[in-house]
Amino acid sequence: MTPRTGPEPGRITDGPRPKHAQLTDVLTGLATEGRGPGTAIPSERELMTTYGVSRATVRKAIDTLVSDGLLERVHGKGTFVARPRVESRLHLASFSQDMRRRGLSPSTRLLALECGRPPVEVARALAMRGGALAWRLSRVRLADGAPIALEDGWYPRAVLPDLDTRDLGGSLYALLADAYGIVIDRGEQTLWSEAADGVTARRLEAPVHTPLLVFRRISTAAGRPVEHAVSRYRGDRYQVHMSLDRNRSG
Amino acid sequence: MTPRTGPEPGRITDGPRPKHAQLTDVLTGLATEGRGPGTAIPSERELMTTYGVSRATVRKAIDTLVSDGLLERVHGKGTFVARPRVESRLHLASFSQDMRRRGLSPSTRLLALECGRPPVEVARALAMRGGALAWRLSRVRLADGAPIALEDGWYPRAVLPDLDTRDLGGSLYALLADAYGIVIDRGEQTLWSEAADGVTARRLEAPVHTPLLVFRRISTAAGRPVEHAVSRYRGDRYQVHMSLDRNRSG
DNA sequence: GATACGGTCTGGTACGTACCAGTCGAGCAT
DNA sequence: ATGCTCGACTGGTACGTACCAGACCGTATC
Repeated sequence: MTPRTGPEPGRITDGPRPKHAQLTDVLTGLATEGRGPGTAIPSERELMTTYGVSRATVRKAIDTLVSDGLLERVHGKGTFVARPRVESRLHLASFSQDMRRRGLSPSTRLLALECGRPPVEVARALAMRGGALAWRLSRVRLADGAPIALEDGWYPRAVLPDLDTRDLGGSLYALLADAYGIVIDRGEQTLWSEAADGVTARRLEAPVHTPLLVFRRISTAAGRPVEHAVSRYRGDRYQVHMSLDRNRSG
Repeated sequence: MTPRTGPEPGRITDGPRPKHAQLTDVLTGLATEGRGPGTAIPSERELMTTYGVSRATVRKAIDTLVSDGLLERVHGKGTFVARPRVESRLHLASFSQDMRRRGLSPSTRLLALECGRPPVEVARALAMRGGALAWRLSRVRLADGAPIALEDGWYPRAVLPDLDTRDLGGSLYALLADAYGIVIDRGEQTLWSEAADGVTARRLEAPVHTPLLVFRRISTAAGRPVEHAVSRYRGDRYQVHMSLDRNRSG
């Protein structure tokens, strides 16, 4: 409909990626490039004819974005771009969800997945016996195609025997839960700031010495440590928002 | 509740309350009174015949509980009661408390206390009328004599009329509580990383371009904003540590 | 005994239809 | 001019169908 500068507004095709997921991306674009919070997106019936999908599919896509906090529905009026929520939720829950809430499209670039012997402090943090092997997973996380963070994690092979056969392009926590029944229920996180060295800077496509926000996280599931991860976020592209409450109502 | 003796598990009726919402309640009961996390609930097709609703309705109810973190789906296996979710909560501690807990001795170097007109974004954050005055407080915070952080804060003069007569060498939050009866009970905090400019570096006795951990915090007491503070911590000397616990009551 | 296969569970995706329920403006009735 | 009704939107609920994909297990095969 809109003869934008961009060639195609993104056709919804019948491929491996579900249609509702594709529509989610399209709608994220609409919501982001629109005139900001309060702007209405096309009605559900309009979207079904525009993109040639059923209303159920349209609603599923909108559901996702509503629960991510990007859109708001108003019965009888329409669906609108939501005002950004002031809410806690560090990046811990899900990188993808976090990015979408900010109106960005998340993706992942896999750098390495190897099996080896972790450094002693990692092995100790993961309560591994000396000599035991672990996966080293290295990924660049992107938003709208631009590198945001570099994540380096160690995962005991005894816990995740065939991690190398899995799809590591999405949320790792979701994979742990879905494929292994491992649900992270506790974490210890340390956060500091450092300057990017040459390798890190190159991977993040940033100048050397760019200030980074660094998280080191040790996650446990049912008392068993399963993850030792260090995430380096570009300080110029990433901010953490949090609500601090004295009482626990959140 | 519900003096149920046996099988009567809450009929789904065609009333003002949507069927999927009713099913949500029923499933919550099943999940809660079950044998705890990991327990499977009946399959979707089983639920549709049991309660006489369509699969779409069943899925809608389950969707709600999944996004609430009560249930988890596993493709090909079933739907299970989830373990409580990972949630973040960074509880706010004063600098003095924070340092003492690390076994360090906190101190303060007062740089400036002036009364003036705050920048517009600060005035807006503090819900001040245009032209109203506020205190600008600038301090270097030290641990064992070494500079750790530079704090720049704005405080409405209407709230703290005689701040300039007080002792600002210690914990400001303690002073607010003791002298003014103001207890900070809520805060919105944004955190990022940046490189130290010349002035900041000199005050922190650090090299220029030292990576900093920057917090911008707006604190409120009983709904009234009382503080807009920006704290710059030396990334090489300061780390934030947080525990991510399961906070869900379920 | 180990492996391969196929049936049958599970949830996941996608389509269609129908009708209910708020919102709002145009136009008629007062 | 005011008030009302009605129709045309909007999203909300609920039904049905069909097929795909992952997990599991018993059986047939090597």
